[in-house]
Amino acid sequence: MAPRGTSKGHEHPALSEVDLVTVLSALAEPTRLRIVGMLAEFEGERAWKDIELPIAQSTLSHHLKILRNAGLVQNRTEGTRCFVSLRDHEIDGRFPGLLEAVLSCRDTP
Amino acid sequence: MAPRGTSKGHEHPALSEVDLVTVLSALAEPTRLRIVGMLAEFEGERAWKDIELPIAQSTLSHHLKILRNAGLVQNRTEGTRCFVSLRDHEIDGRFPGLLEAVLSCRDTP
DNA sequence: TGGCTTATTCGATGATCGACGAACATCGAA
DNA sequence: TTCGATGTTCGTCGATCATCGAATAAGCCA
Repeated sequence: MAPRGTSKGHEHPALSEVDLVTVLSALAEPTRLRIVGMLAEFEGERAWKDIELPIAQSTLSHHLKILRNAGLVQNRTEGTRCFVSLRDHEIDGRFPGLLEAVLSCRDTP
Repeated sequence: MAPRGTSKGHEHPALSEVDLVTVLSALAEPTRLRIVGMLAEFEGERAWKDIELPIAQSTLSHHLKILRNAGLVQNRTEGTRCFVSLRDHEIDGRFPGLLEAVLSCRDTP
């Protein structure tokens, strides 16, 4: 039997395996939309611990997992640290114009 | 002045009052996405009873209410019949490119 | 080796969601 | 006015979700 939590093992699905509803569900939550927007503004990697939101660490980890499973973000581990970035180019290949449209609509209240 | 509610009591929010997460949530469900896609292909009104889906009437009514509240569709009552149509132009004014992007991504499995 | 930091996973909780059938409301027709 | 057709609302059920704190795993450093 495999040892339970092989912890930092991040799963990054191929974009071809991700369907539209999964992506929309991932984006249809305020905190996650905020994270994606934050990463988009950053143009590159962002350190995990620099993602400052008024939620518990475990909750943030949970949201990042959902974003990962939707193919929206990817994680890179360096020692004990973790860096998160948007898979924007790949997403655009799979769902052309979608992420850009969502992000440009994000800040029109 | 008679505010929006028609005889059946349908609420159609002003698009300015609808926020992005609400729209994304409405679209992030297979049945509703299918309805929206169906209406988009139709280019016009569609009779309620012609929306043939493998769900109960009450469930369809529920989904249409969510789509209405998200500003995505509108209802028009004529006698006992009801016609549904997409508010695509208005949506595009509020969230430029969003609906088009979602719909064009819809059929790329 | 033993701490320290960092992120994930577990377990629990309360809220929300999609589904259904039944009851209700509305309108046209008999 | 009674009947039938058409949607909506209500009440409920099981599943999923967001959230938290605690426990766990994995790597660095003294």
